[in-house]
Amino acid sequence: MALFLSTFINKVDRKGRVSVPATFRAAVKDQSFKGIVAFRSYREGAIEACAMDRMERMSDSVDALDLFSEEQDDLASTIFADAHQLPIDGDGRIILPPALIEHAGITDSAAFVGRGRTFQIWNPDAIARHQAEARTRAGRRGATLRLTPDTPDSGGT
Amino acid sequence: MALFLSTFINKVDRKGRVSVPATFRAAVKDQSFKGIVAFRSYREGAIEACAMDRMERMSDSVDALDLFSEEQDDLASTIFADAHQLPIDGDGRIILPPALIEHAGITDSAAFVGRGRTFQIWNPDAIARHQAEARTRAGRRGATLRLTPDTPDSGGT
DNA sequence: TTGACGCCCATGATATCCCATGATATCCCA
DNA sequence: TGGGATATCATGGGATATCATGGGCGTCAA
Repeated sequence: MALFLSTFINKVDRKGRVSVPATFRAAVKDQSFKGIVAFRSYREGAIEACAMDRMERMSDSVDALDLFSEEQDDLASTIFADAHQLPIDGDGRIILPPALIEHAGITDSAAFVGRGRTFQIWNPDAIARHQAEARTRAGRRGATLRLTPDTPDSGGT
Repeated sequence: MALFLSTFINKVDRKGRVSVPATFRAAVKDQSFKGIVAFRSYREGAIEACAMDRMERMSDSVDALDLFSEEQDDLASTIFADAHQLPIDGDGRIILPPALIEHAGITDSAAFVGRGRTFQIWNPDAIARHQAEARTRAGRRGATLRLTPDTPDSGGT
């Protein structure tokens, strides 16, 4: 699957619709579910989003835990119960549910922020502040990244 | 099979009927049994529910335990003996059996809570409390979930 | 007879589909 | 390489379908 890259700011119309950036749409167009899955970020006032295949992988990972255990229960409640399937309409738009709108403090426009295999949706003002802070932190800490081996299937579908 | 995602609160009418959320119905519509299977959660005041294929998988998993062991016996009686097959009517509704209604403390509305390959049905007030606690626990624990390798068949059934 | 249950239809709200428009970006050809 | 033609994209509005929900009526069994 293609990566979600770059940041796009799109308008939210009075019916609550927002255009998903064309490159993001292209990244999900050959999935079983032609849309995105969105849920509230645990750590920030943002909406986390990804394609359905990633949710299926998460489901399989949760299934690998003991059924009915507290850990399995907490993860399932926190992740899947809060996730929203947002179908993309014929014009490439989604409707953000009220719960997500409120969590992210979105009003008349939304920022789509690529994060590789996932992306986030922010209030445009909030993301500007957040990105500046993240850049500062990364720089001060001297953040580094070691690439994992380039196995044939590491890209995933 | 599609995943059960998000949380929906639907009314229970005076005949005891509840609409199953449309996306949940879509997730079971191409099963041999066009309905859901429900049983009492033994850890919580909730109703566990899933599609028939999942019950078959659970049956296989229980079979893998030692025959005639106490554990196998307990699981078999707790899950399978207590399971109800609930057919979905022409308008997408089910009728919750009294035993399940009572166990979950459901009165005039029911919360359908997605959990990936399964879902739960709760009293709306109870699930709100439970989710808040689960979120806190998951956050404190670090809400970590390591994705299992993306094998070709990981999408599973 | 009296509930319980299955099936059918009515309704309001909401979301989906379809079409139109202007702006930007892309392509093609000289 | 430049400039005009074309496609793509984000955005707006109106018509239509879907969904959740309520009620009616017939059937079957206790």
